[in-house]
Amino acid sequence: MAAENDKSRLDDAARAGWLYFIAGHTQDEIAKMLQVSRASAQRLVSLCLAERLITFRLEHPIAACMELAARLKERFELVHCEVVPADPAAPQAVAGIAERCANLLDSTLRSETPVIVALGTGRAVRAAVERVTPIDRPNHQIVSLVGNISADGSASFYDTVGRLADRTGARHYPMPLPFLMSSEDERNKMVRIEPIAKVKAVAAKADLRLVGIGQMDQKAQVHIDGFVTRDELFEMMRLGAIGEITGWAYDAKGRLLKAGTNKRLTSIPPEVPARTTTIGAAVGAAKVPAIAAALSGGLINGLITDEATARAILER
Amino acid sequence: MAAENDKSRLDDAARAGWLYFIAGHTQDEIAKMLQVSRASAQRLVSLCLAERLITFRLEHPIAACMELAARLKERFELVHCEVVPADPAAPQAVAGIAERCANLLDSTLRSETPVIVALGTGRAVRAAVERVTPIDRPNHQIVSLVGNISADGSASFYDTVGRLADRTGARHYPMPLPFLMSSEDERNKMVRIEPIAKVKAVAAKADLRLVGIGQMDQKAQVHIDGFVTRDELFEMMRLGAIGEITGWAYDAKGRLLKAGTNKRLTSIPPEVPARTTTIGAAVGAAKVPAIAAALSGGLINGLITDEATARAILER
DNA sequence: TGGTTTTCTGAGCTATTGCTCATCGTATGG
DNA sequence: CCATACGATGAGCAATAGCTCAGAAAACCA
Repeated sequence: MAAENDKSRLDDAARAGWLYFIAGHTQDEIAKMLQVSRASAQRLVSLCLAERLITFRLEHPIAACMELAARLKERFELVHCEVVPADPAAPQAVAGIAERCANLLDSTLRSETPVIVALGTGRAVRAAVERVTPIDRPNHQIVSLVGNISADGSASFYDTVGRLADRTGARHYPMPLPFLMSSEDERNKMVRIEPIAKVKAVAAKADLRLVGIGQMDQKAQVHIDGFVTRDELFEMMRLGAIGEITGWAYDAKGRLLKAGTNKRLTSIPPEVPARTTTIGAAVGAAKVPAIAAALSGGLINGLITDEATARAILER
Repeated sequence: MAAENDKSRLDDAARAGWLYFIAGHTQDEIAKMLQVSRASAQRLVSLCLAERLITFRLEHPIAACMELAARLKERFELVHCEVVPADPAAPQAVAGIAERCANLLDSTLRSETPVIVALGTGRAVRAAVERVTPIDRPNHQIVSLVGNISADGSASFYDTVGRLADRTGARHYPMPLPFLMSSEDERNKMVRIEPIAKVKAVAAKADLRLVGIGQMDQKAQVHIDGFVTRDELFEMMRLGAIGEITGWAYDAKGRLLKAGTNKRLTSIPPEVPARTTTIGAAVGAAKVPAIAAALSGGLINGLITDEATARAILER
């Protein structure tokens, strides 16, 4: 039986991982203990890592990062800020902040009293939900801030809300709408229909919003993912768009634009200034202006980023 | 200033640990990033570990088992200890530990050089031999530690030794004696006769002893199986018996009693303290005092049990 | 200041690990 | 029932990590 096999394989992987990382044995010793070849023991250890059966947690506050976080927190009056060590080899690496986001989600979801978590877009957010520790919390609610139907009508794009719900057993509210409607009128009509109004109502009560921050340039994720066309993107850039959060474009001062795609956008609009905990997650030099603007405009009141990005934001 | 140095050194250690474990770089890469030699990078990673700046968390039920096993092993100086996940649906289920016992037998018997395996009583031991993988090892020897003739003179009770011999083609030595003789004198006479002395001699050279552990209460297996009468059981309890291994009753400190049925018992007595690998297999809340006593008294130097039982033993 | 001790560093060796490739066994499907 | 393909396995090799040792730098003491 496949499931049985998988289970015992994961069991062995966990054993191997424990013996390797916690007990400190060599893979050769582990191989003998578990009666497998050394190669298999190595595979089990890798599997343990790949399946995230084991997680690493850095207990030590790295002074430099702590200081950057403190400065960001003070300067932009944030309720939450984390700065992870930069990885010079891969400045765009989302792994570090995803880990911290997952941690944040973990600790939020661990609560026994029901909580509502709202999720936006972004690679970091996606990577974060993958790393959330499974936990049974059927009374929590997970709600999407953005429509989950792409331009071509498929609902295929990465289902963050669903994934997180899988891991927690929480009720979830994806938003069954296209990212953009064809006109402002139509948008206004759609957001009033019952199921959408329901999602909106839940989102309004969210205890935590975790959102990615996108820059508005030729490499804008909203364009790469096919949610906005090249022309729409250029139009928004002409209108002064420098960044977007859940699709809502804003200018260099963090003011939401009242034109272009924003008028046809179905995403739930950000509170301005953010009152509920709204945490932006983003790294990379290209995103610095977008992040800084979002912070200035109060679109977010929390930030998870890396050392290099944090430094760049503060140096502007 | 030393503190400053230490601090920045720990900082670097944390950074190195982060880059190594979380970002997944090699120490060589880290060395270049931090502008130190590879050797120093290695030292920083070690330091990070040594100072517990980074911790590993294994998100798997097995983790708890591994830890319990390690604690039992240390606390009672065991040569072997395995803890299987408890089955909440069937706390008495012997299946899990039987599987592990079978595994242990498998790996012992796989050896090409002749080995001697001695078997005691117990449901787990019986279930284990049923699960041993058949293998042809005619030069091994399987020997029984207990008489295989019950009170009524039949040799019907479960023939562990024979079953295991069937599966391995090994020579086997059942012990053709009643469990209890009618008097101490008679016992002393019987154990000196040739066939029995032979069994005893083989057992003395056993490489592995696998024994069940029985509690001495109203539900004692030795009584249920009809080897000791209610009166005999009560007498032993009065004398302080809390558990038995191959019929040998011992008190709460794991000391063999020198009275009652122990004087008429034909079973081969345990070494105290155990020198050859002597593994106890038992689960269940009722057996906790018996197991703990056997461990304390050194009647066994190995244990296979389940999570709940392991926890209970350690919490005493 | 000069000697002494201690700590740190890097070179180089050995053990350990990760990976590739060929093989084997087994499940799947015609 | 056989053919095919898929995944698992072990051997062997290249990369990586851990360790020891000798020398250098720093700290300490008289």
